[in-house]
Amino acid sequence: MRAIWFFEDVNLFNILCPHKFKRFKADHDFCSYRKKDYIYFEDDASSKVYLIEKGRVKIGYYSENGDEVVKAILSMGELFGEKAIFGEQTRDEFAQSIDNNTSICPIGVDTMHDLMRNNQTFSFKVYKFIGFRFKRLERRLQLLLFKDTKTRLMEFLQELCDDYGYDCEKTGDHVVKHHYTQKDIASLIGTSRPTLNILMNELKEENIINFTRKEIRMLKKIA
Amino acid sequence: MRAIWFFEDVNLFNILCPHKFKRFKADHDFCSYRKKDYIYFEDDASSKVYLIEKGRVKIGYYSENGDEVVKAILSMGELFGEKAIFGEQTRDEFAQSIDNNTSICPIGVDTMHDLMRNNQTFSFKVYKFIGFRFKRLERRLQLLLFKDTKTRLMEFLQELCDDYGYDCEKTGDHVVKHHYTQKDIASLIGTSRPTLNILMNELKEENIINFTRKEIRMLKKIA
DNA sequence: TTTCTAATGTAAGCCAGCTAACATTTAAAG
DNA sequence: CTTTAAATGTTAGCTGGCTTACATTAGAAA
Repeated sequence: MRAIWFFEDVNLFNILCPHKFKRFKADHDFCSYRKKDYIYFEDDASSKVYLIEKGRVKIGYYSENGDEVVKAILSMGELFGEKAIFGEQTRDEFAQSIDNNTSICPIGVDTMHDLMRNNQTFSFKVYKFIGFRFKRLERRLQLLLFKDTKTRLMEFLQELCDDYGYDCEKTGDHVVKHHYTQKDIASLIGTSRPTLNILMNELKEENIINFTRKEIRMLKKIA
Repeated sequence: MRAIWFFEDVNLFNILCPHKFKRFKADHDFCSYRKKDYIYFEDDASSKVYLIEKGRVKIGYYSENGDEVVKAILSMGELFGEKAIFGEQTRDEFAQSIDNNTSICPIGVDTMHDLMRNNQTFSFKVYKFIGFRFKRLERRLQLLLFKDTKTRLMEFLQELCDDYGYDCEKTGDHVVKHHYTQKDIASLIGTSRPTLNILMNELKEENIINFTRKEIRMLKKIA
């Protein structure tokens, strides 16, 4: 089950990009990025939102001591830079392509606001999208407040699988191919990399998951 | 400096409530609540947003082991229940009056959506408000991820003062009268109550703050 | 005013998870 | 194919902050 909610419920990409809006079509265009190209930096003006047509985009920022902190790695059909809609002046994060053939559809905030005002269906989908991001943030906060590291890791893996995973036909395992390093995951769930590594290998020992650098498997329980 | 951003920038109350909208005025009304009355519970339908005309409202939820967890205590001019705008179906929190004469202006989501569609100024203010809540949530998450408990406490106190505090004329101290217990504050910043208490008293020892149950003072440094 | 409950103050003992440091493996790039 | 940097694996030792338990105090209610 590919449970990316965008596809189920609020596929902004399909609405925005197949030129459904005549007015929008005129200046509608895709941008291409190669690996490591930045779509925007911290402190850039927040004047657009972006839809990923193809490829992957890393969203992150730099901590006080200069470490890169990954907030998310997004792929086809996903939207980012949405804080621009909400009156953000400058970016508080960067967005960087991590594939060599990333294609992105930029939409100016003004356009976005026009679309939202003139099309109720569209605005509701945007609202729903925002609600979703909001709830996810709240959930992450609550995990951090009340759950221990191992629980947080399990939740993270589950969510990753639900959002991007597929069922392996041979084994029935839930599998995700991803681009997160253990360092990324550690900072996302609020732990240190060594601790994360130990927990990952514990879960492997316990036959709950299996993993390589690129792939995580939630094992089907035969019990 | 009363830095409640609502007053500076996005005073939704003044826009919504003094009947600026004829269409809205017709079914516009206030609701009264006494101490401990609930405005809504968890699992209620999310069909309205609420503006506080007078009094204070506690927003919170119950943790798995049944403890009450306070998310915020809001007062005059502030808005809550805003997730209804974003397609939330049922509440994931409760809202409870903590004063005996709380007056609240409820606004149906449909009304809200209409207003947003038909009035650009209004919709921009709502957007900005949401952006603000979003950023605050992100900031809280980052503090939790990267800062130790004492730093988080300092940030919390600073924010509380900035939002609700005033300058004491006699001493130049920054003062807040508030309704949070130490237990509330502890769970807001992600620590245990005993730890919080010790830190508060440390800060007092260090002449950084002074406090009673109802009031916190950020002391003016004479150094 | 007195009573009583919730909030605050304090201490002892423990441990999850941190830091620091190093070894090993993978896969990207030449 | 070889080189090399980045990612992953692993250990030892330490500590911030937790839990539990109890004492004290403030302020709401009677």
